[in-house]
Amino acid sequence: MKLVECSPDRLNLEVHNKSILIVLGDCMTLYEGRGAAHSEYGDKIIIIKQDGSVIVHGPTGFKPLNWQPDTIHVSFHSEEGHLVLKAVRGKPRETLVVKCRGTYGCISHEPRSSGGFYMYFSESEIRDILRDNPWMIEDGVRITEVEKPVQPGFIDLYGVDKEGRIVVFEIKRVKAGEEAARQLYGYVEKLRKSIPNVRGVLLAPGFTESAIEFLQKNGLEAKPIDLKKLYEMYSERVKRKAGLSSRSLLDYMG
Amino acid sequence: MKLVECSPDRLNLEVHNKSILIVLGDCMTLYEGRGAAHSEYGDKIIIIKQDGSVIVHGPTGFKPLNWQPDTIHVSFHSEEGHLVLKAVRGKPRETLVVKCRGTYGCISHEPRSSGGFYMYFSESEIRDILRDNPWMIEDGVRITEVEKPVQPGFIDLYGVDKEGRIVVFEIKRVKAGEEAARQLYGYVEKLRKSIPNVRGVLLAPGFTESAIEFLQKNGLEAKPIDLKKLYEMYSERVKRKAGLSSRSLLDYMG
DNA sequence: GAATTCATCTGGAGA
DNA sequence: TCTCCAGTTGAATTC
Repeated sequence: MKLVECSPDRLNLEVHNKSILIVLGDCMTLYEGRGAAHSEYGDKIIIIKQDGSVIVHGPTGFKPLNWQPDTIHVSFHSEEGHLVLKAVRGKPRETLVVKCRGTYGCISHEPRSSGGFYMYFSESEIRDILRDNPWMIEDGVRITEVEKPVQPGFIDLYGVDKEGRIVVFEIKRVKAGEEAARQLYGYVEKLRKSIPNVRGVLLAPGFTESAIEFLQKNGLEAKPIDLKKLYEMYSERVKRKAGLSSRSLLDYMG
Repeated sequence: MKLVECSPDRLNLEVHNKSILIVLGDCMTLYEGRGAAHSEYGDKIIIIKQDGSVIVHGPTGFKPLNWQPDTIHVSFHSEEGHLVLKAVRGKPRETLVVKCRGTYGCISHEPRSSGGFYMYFSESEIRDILRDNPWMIEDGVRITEVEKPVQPGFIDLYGVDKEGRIVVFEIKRVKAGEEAARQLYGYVEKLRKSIPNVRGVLLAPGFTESAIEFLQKNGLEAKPIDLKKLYEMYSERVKRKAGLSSRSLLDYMG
């Protein structure tokens, strides 16, 4: 990591060399593309990564003020002695301009290693656990298809209950609202054209009142899933994959 | 902006002083909370802002690898001589730990000005244009309510057409899929309990095939909106508010 | 605090 | 490429 001169030429060189660049300055931003936005002069952190991603942060908040993910062009130039960054995206056509009234400093870093990233406890993992342990959903149900395509979308789990009725399961890893219920209804509706008597079951750790109402009104079911129990079942798998202790996850769940 | 020693004590001091802190290092991350994730050792950019927001970026990509928006606790300590950052969120309870095998440098900056941020061309702007110019939607329609609350949600525009029928308008600023159509249907369905003969119209710059099908099947309508025309109408207001030329926006739309 | 919806949503998978 | 959907979605707004 090194401090570099905050001049357009030097910064363009660093960008060209695929270094990570961080600029701290008193800047304003202009964005035009799918939307349009601008920010007034104020302290900003500008990050330009190897792949041309540009991110502009203000002094507070988790979200960037402006960004540009897939740039086809990133360059600095000078306007009236002030540093200006222009970042252009190709598709969709979008332009981000950052004008710096002053700069506090510029840092460049040649990245060495990236390292993998792994996410757990996604909806697809919950789906796989339930697929392998259908008794956790209800007694006697048999899962016959996973991610069954319908038009449009995918049915998370598809199976037959102990009385031989077809069941469609829609899984949510967070509390389910009416939108999730509508999604399930869409799938069930499509199947009912060809298969009468289809059951639709929404599986989630919780449900909003309006979700419950919608489900009842449309002859669908809500079944709460116990995330803690799911992970008790699968703590070994979680540990193996993540090298994480599953204990703290369980603490959170409880 | 100043380079600071990458020691836990020094970094804790900077965090305590509400400085913006940037750490570049060879780090791994662990996150546990609503989900769980980990990343292997590799180059990371850690940003800690005034308000305690923590953001961890890898060498590529627009999205952070890990983050923590509303921390109740952020602190550095040392483990076997290595710098470790722990950031805890209160509700929901989530923990992020970043371990640095090595550090490339630490930067601290006392922010001076934040600068206001304005955003336009959001869905609400489109809604306001159409409210003020209902002729752009259809001949003779009169808008009587904006953001009319229903249970659950809000009807973007609510009015009466030239034949006296109640119309519900749902606006999307991007191409509308079946989900948007279902959303509209939900509103219409609720109104039909008390008002028969309600029209439902989806306004968007485009529609997916399945959205069109759903609308037709349920007696609803799709009306394309011309973003370019909307901008023409609105350019004066935009100019006044933002001090931007609206020309380039129009170029993009065309 | 809970619920709902928008977002320059992003990113990924599948056809 | 389009379409659909998950996301540690976040953030604003409303009740």
